[in-house]
Amino acid sequence: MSSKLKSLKFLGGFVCGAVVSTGSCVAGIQLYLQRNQEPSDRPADADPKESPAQQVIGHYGLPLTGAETRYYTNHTLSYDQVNRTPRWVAEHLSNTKLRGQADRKHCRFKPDPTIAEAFTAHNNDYLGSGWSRGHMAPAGDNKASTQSMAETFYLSNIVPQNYENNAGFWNRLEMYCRDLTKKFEDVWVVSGPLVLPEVGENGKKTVSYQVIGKGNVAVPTHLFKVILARKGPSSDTLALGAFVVPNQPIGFDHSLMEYQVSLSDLERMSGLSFFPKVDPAMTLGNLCELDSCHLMDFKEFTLYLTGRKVGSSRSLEKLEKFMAELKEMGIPPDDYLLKLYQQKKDELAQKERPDGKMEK
DNA sequence: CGGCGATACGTC
DNA sequence: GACGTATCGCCG
Repeated sequence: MSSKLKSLKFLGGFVCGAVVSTGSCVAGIQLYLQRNQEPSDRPADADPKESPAQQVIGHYGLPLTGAETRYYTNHTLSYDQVNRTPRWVAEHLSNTKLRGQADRKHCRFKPDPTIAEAFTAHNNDYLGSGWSRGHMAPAGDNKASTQSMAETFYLSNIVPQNYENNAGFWNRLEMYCRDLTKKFEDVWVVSGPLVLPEVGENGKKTVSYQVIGKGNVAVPTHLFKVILARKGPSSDTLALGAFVVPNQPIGFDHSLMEYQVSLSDLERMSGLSFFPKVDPAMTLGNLCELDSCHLMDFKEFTLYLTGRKVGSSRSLEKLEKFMAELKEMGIPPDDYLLKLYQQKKDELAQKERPDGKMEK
């Protein structure tokens, strides 16, 4: 209640101040006009930005959207100051850039220090909201640099995302993008949130979306990802795929192709023009025809997750537990996992042996 | 890989 | 006591 009073009081003060200053403001504009009217030989078709009238309109500056392109070490984005999320995030992937030791365990989500306090999201907006903090430029694309990985944890790169979607389907989509660097030398990816209209029972189309936290961070109804892949610098063909994915759990019974859309359709939905500098003479092929667009299936994904868990096991007990869980699911370990398991087993055995007993 | 929360610690 | 940070264990 007190905060409401406070804001009303502030509003009243602001309006009052504007009224009393009007007189001097008009005088200022007239002086400005006089100064700029002298060289009146300006051509009629001059750049509107240069015309005296336009200069007056913008005398005290025009509204800023904060939508300008922001450059980080390994990603680039445009921020949405209303939704407190990115509008789009662009990145470039290559085989070499994906190798490295940077570890997300040393990173923390935090407000982007370059975004004004009034417009930034905070961790408290997300915590307890029922939505996870979903990367647009993934941390996993930045193994090569602790700096660039840390920057992906700025909330300017984050949108409220369904937990299962984030850890599941979207995660596998991100893995597919990384996998593309094995077949394509360069891969460009643009990702972002969407709020799409829905048709209600009355037949009317309505845009409706939740906002979370004190900052009213907008929860997107969908996420998009555009992938552009090139075999090499001299290729005359580019592979392009555009996808729109609902911000909800998506299981293994759905394929990536189900969510493919034409680039022009996505451009209409998002209000964005993607890759505007692509030479029109280039051949644009369908990524899902030139490549598989195959995401990991349940077995492949479970094997992968087990590999991650085995690799980070801190005790023989946990190590065995992870392998037992895999067996319980009826998934036999592949050669890679078996090798990793043996390696980890030896390492932990040596560690736990000297005392004959392990820490509790 | 993608996340979460509990706990402990230092700071003002 | 609030807050930012680091570490750990947990889950999909």
